[in-house]
Amino acid sequence: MSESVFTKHIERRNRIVKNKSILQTSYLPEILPHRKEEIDSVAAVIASVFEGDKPSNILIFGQTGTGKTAVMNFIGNELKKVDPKGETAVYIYINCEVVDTQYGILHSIGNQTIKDFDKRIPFTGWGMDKIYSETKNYVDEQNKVFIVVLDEIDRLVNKSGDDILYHLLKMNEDLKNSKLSLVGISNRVNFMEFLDPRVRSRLSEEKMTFDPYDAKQLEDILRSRAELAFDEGVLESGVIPLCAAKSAKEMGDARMALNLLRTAAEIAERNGDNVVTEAHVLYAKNKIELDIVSETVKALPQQSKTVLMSIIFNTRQDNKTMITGDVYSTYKDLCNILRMTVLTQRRVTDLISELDMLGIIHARVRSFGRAGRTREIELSIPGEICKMLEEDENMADLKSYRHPNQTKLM
DNA sequence: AATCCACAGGAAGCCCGGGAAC
DNA sequence: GTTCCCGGGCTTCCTGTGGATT
Repeated sequence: MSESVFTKHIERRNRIVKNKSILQTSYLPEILPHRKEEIDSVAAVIASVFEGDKPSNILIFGQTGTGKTAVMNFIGNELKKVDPKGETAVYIYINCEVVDTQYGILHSIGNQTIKDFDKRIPFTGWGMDKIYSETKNYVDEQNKVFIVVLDEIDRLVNKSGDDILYHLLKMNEDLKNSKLSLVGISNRVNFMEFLDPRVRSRLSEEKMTFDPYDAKQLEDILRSRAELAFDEGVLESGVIPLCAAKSAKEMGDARMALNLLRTAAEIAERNGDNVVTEAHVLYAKNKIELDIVSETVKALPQQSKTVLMSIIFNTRQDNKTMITGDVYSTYKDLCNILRMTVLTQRRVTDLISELDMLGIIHARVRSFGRAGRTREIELSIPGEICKMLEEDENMADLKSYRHPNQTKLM
């Protein structure tokens, strides 16, 4: 490759991380540390496939980054090892965050296994009853056990009721030759409450809960990946324990731990350093948090941004805390400058609550006696984010805005 | 004890866009 | 195509409330 603007970056990039994909959360390692028992209990249920029985339906609970998806995909791989051609069992993985309609699910079940291109189900066009019966017939013809993993199953419940779950459970009864087992994965334990009782009991023939990893376990996970991803000596000795400790505090999220390690390495690379230090990790932690906040702020609807902007202006105006009335009057000013419709105070209080829920501001109701009962509001995002919001194209007209010392205009 | 401030936050209903059903 | 339905954003109207002040 000839010399180009990329050259020095490419050279640097290769220096620290040997294999970046290993640090991605989507990477499925050969062994899953500290998930032996979980794998075993899932395998025990699934094993009945090889005795010609239908495995019980399984529901798996656990917070994000506790290895639920990894365990199921691991099981999927193991199935393929035992039964490479899929003669007895068919493993189907569906992420309901991506595919969240009845049609989409049936479509996935059909098309993940139909080899014959001409017989594939079109991605749109068929009516519900047609796709249901076609899928059912296809599944039945195969004379196999279908293991359908529904990741993020809670996404299905609010969307279109629990119809799709009901249909899938019912399909199993309509099948003569094949069998259909469902494995639901959810990080919300309470999602069951919203289910039809009959669906609930049939879906949860087996229930499992994955506990969060503790710091020690996270360390092992990181170590096993780091061995593959880094050359020896690239990580300072404190790096992995630090990543683990930081993530253990956030509910033992392995996904986060990996993110932290990967980001730290990326930062080190970009700096041209040849070792990853604890300082890099701390920097990475900060960067990740900042990224999350800035994404949420960017994604805010215009009205909420304007409310937030009002809060920022009030913060600048010496008073660290403010009340709803202060925010609302500034908000009205800003709306006029930006030529936006002015929402009612009732609505704005709701927007303030939303900002509070997102952790962008901190608001608590307080009574000031005769001075009324209202919310006391405080900004809780770093200055960089405020700057970013000001740079927002829609906020351009506010450059000249001066907060009136007397807030009461009306 | 009564008053009263400055809202909080519930209830009902309007409007609008989008998707499903007819 | 039209109609129906649903959900989200929003308004209007409303009742409720903690505690300094009277």
